[in-house]
Amino acid sequence: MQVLPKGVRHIPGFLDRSRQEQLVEAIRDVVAEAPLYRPEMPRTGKPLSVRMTNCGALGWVTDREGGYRYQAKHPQTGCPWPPMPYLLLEIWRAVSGSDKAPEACLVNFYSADARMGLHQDRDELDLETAVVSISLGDSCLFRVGGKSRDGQTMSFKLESGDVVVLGGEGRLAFHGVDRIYPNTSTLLRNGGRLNLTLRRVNP
DNA sequence: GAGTAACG
DNA sequence: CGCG
Repeated sequence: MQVLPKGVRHIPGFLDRSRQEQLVEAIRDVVAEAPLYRPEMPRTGKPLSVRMTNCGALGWVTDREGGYRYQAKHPQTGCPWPPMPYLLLEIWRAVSGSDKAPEACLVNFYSADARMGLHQDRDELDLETAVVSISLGDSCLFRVGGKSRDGQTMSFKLESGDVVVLGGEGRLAFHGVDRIYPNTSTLLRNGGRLNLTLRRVNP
């Protein structure tokens, strides 16, 4: 019987179908204004398999020259990120345990062959407030471990409407996406998986 | 560095 | 070959 690492909370089915549809509609608007693009690894410039955009005051970006960082504008359009949809603020309020509003929502789109290697969310100045992650569309195999890269990890499936909270001891847990299960959801017409990650950046 | 590959 |  395997147990989630301390501070990692998985809430299956947190969003019902109609909430999920509302969220997809809101993200459609975000993407229309701030198009998905493919970020690059620092130094090597190797593109990630995941496509990204953001909403909220700040967005997480990475490229060859600048590395991982938060900035207020879309790297390609130069425009400020679109505002965060109200539904995301509601979800944050319900599960984050924080009184402050989230400053950033990273939108990750996974096609069937996209992956995300094991990593920590540690580019925020605020490393105490929880990180909230929302899954929409196709299921994935999610992996999570502890604060050290070489520690023990475990994996479990995330489905559309699930929420994961990395808080307290889990805030700096290594995590990643091993695989996408194609055609496991009808939420997104063209398939794939959307992950929305809400974060506080400044203390 | 959120990358890959390889190994058991 | 897939999984960890």
